[in-house]
Amino acid sequence: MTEELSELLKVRRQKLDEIRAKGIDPFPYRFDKDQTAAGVLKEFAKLGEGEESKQKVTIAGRIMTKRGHGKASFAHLQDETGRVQIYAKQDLIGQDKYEIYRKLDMGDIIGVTGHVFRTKTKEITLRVEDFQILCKSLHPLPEKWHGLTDKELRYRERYVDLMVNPEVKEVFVKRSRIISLIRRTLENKGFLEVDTPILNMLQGGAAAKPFESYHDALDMPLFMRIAPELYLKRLVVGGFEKVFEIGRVFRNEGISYKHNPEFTIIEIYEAYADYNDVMKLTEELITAAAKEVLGTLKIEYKGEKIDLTPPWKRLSLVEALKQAGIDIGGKNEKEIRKIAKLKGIEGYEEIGIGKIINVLYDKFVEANLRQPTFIIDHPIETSPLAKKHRDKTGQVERFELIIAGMELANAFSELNDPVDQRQRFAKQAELKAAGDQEAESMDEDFLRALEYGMPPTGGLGVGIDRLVMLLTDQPSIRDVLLFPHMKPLAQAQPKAEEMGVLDQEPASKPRAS
RNA sequence: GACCUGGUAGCUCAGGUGGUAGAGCAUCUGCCUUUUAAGCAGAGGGUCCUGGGUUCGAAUCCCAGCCAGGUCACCA
Repeated sequence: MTEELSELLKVRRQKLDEIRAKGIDPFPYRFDKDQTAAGVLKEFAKLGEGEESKQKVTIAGRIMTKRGHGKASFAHLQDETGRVQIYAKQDLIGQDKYEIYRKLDMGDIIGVTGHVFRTKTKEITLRVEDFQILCKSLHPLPEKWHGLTDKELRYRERYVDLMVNPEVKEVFVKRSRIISLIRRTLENKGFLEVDTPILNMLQGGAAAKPFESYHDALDMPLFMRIAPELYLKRLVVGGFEKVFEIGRVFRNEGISYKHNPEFTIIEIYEAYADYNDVMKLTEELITAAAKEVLGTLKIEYKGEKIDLTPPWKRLSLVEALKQAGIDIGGKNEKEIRKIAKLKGIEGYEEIGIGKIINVLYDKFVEANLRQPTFIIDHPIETSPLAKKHRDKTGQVERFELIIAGMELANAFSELNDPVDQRQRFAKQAELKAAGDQEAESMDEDFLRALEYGMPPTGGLGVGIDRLVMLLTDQPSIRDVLLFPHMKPLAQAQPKAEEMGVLDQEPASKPRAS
């Protein structure tokens, strides 16, 4: 790479050498600043034109624009809080220093000290009386006017995206606040945050294909978790009555505007609660986040008005299908299969009736639900961890929360009958044997835990990324992930030698201490 | 996985009925001490995504592939 630099990169490296030749460290160790860009704008907002601050301030940041005028020049310095204009002239800092200043590039990080004044054009500006290079930038920034718009580049080089597109930073600040607020709300209600294993021996807690890994020393395969569910329920067995975990899960599936192979989930379990209680909790958590971050419950997503004012509609899956013109109420399996076939659902002959109902629902209901809706009471076949419905046979007490056609949450009255759970796992084992890669593993340890006894429990999982999409009006999950998954560019792929090291037998591998 | 669209200078883009590549910004040189897409004058910068094919000649046409975005499918 280093031998074939473009002209622009060469020029910057030459400047780096020149700076060093002058005895200046282009990468010094620390810097004391006493103000921020936003702070300067705020503190000196009252300065009149031509008026100057009594005190000096020191700020640091990245040079984002430059307008040279011979022996004086303007620039904008950007820090985490925003941008402020700076003005340097040779008279003030001396010829030697000004020569250095003049050669600074956009992208360089500097610290500046001086009084603040207001220019003819009324902009609050720091007059540079001294400055220091804090980091020489060797890579040119994108164009100042159009910026960085290429989506691929924005995702691959998120650091540049964050520098030049302030609204991107805003999304991630909001994301952090949403998560923080949910955490705080739960803690205030007496929930305990916990961490459970990410490397799992078994696949469980959701219908999804896992990523596989391998532990060399133990000589055993491991799965990256697809959900923390089964561990969290063990904790309820152990006596924690209100627990939650916010963490990453990994699902080996396709990528789309609402799917990334790794994503953040929050799972919450509350003993002595059922799914009706959990619906209320869901409303509470999401509306609290919306109020805090947006200040309103009437939001707009992709140009569509969505009203988050609770209570949200509760609609049974059967009823939702009926409203979509698919009436399966009181019908037997044969009749439902016939309806599915009429609706163009083909190739599911050998698949269970529950799955067929799910396909009908996915295809004809979910995408059309725009306002917040709890779809409740799902077929038992596709819900192996949910408790049988107290009234409806063949169904479980489960809900999915749909907003803007996206599933945001999934929850049940948790199955705590160990005998029933064993039967459900057995069914899953059959499916797995028949080639269903998403079926649950038979988890004997989890069954043993249930045999000790788990109180009646309501459980909830919320897709944090999708929630953030909704609350920040971002069209793709990639826009709420700092580093969304991308296929590697050819040059970014691991070198053959590196792969060779990884593939070696553990015995011959030098152990890091 | 299927289909559609795109990939040209560091960035944003134009061009292309086949004749060997352009703009703006950025960069470099000179001038310029209140500008803000600063200005003026000049200069440099390209595997036109990759590989094949057709052709006297391909950035352009054809085929295959890679990467991305979108739609659909799969999928919580």
